[in-house]
Amino acid sequence: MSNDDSSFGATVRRLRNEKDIGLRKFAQMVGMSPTYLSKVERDEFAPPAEDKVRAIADARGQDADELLALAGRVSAELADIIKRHPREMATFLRAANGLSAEEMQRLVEEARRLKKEEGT
Amino acid sequence: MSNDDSSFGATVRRLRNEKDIGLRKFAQMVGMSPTYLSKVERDEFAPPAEDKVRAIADARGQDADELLALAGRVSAELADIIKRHPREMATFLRAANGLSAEEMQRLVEEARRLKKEEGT
DNA sequence: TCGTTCGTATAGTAGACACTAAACACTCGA
DNA sequence: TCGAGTGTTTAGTGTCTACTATACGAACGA
Repeated sequence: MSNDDSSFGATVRRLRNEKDIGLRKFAQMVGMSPTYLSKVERDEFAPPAEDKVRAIADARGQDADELLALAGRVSAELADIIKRHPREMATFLRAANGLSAEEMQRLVEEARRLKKEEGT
Repeated sequence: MSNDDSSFGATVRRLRNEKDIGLRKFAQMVGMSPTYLSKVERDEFAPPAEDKVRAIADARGQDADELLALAGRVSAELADIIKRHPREMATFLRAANGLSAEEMQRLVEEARRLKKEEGT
């Protein structure tokens, strides 16, 4: 679960190779040294900081939250949302843990509905 | 918002003084040096690591998630939940951001209801 | 006034985090 | 065969995190 092809490094390498971008070029695109990127891609170094992970996701049109999760991180933006309502969000996350994507989708819609009602 | 009486440090000091516990004793209770605790309480040092924050919350019967939030942290447990379903949770958190405690409570109940149905 | 307890100031540290530069070995087209 | 490109190895570095030990000055009780 760390050196196979679903690891962060392997994923980045696959993403990069899909478009035949060289290591040096991609490193420049995302703002890091080729050396570092090489090590990161082989999981020899831990995943980089949030901004680099985002840059990688952006460069390849991937979902940033997902790539961040693979990097073992939670975006600062989401952390901030939780910090604003820690008890409520903590309770919710524990309650929602394990629900399927469809069920989560229902809750998202419910949340949006509640929010819209506020503007009434 | 950092040196007033709602800061992490000031909160810990208040919590400690409420029961007239000395700095040295409390430091020992939560497993840190008195020196460090003193600085933390005056916000001269940043809040400690998650386990210490939890120890403080436990020692004074406070909500750990809330104290962690005040410490600018999100518990590793919650981060893990998000990492398991990053897209869904990220979407939800953004959608739910700004809802009131009551509205969040409704979503928690909905989540619990959905989960119960699964066992059917 | 001595001993104890209080909080504080000073000065440091081990270890992790997030990287970088330079040099290297290999391959491949011209 | 050479030079231009590929990825990799070696050997670091500066900054931050999360603390600690020792020593200090003030107050208080016996």
